[in-house]
Amino acid sequence: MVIANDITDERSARVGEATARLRAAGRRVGPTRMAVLQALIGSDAHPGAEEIFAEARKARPSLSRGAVYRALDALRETGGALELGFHDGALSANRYDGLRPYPHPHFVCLACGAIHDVAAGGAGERIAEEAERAGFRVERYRMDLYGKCPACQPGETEPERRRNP
Amino acid sequence: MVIANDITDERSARVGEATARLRAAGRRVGPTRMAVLQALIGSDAHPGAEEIFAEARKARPSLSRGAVYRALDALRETGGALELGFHDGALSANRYDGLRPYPHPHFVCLACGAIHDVAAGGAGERIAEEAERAGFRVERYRMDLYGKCPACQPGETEPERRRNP
DNA sequence: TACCTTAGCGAGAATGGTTATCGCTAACGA
DNA sequence: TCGTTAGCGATAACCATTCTCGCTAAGGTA
Repeated sequence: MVIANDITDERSARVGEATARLRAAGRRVGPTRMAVLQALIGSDAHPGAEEIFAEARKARPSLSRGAVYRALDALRETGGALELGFHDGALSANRYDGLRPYPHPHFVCLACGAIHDVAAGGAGERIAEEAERAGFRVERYRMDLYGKCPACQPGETEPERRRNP
Repeated sequence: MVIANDITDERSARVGEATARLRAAGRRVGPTRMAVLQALIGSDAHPGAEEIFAEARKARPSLSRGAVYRALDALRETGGALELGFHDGALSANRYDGLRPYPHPHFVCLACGAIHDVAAGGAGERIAEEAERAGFRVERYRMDLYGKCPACQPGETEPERRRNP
């Protein structure tokens, strides 16, 4: 897991963007939120609140869980982070995406729990159009695929140490 | 909300199908599960566990919450019900679909909380193919649209009593 | 730079949906 | 009809998240 002090240019640009958004919305940015933000953006694994808490605590040992949730809320509200609730089987807590804070499809590996970004291909937009035709006004959408990631397909048949049988 | 004793033919067929699946899997079907099943299938509103509990309790006052969750689990495991976790903003608990217990897109109204089925149009399959091409093995998918249902679009601009601002 | 206002903080309790535990009961095969 | 045991009701436990409260410090202002 990559962290604060060896953050890449792209990541630090994202940190700057997110803090700018916070300030533009009149929200304050202190060391606590910076620690949370860098822990979030320093990871490409779609981390959960607990992982972000553990990571950010390295930089700020006094950090509390509540502050993490408040910071993530503030980021979500200002468009600096995407919240992903996975409560239908595979995973049981929210995950966050600070690198691509806009709706895009995800692939969830049922074997190892990893979450990967998937190329959209405009499918979401197409189905949204269909719904609009039926009278619904679509503001955003959510698409998740479940299965096995390449790393968890050793042979063809044997099932892995699954999280959800 | 429609219930047990004035259930339509289609619904009672679904009840029969679900109980058959339970028995085929070696699970038992007593009055408790029947009450849960009929409460689930008697509703087209994608009810939550609490609503199912309240509804089924009318037919079986001694029913406990635990039994509802166990029955819903048994139904899900045998393919008699589809579990929908909506934990990313709009709703905060599982919902269940006993009428169409197979993956299909849903529209969630951010104003009134209603959940509607949406025509798929093969978009899910297309995006799944794209993921397969990238090496992922897709077993199932999930697609949810968020916005406003026709009933919650009075004028063009004024926002409703939203559940999530 | 010092001061002020108040958003945000840490600590810990509370919440709420869901799951686990346990002794008892009844579904269903023999 | 009987025996096995899955399922039941009741309740405690669980766990991610939210709330509360008194204190602190971010950032605007003088």
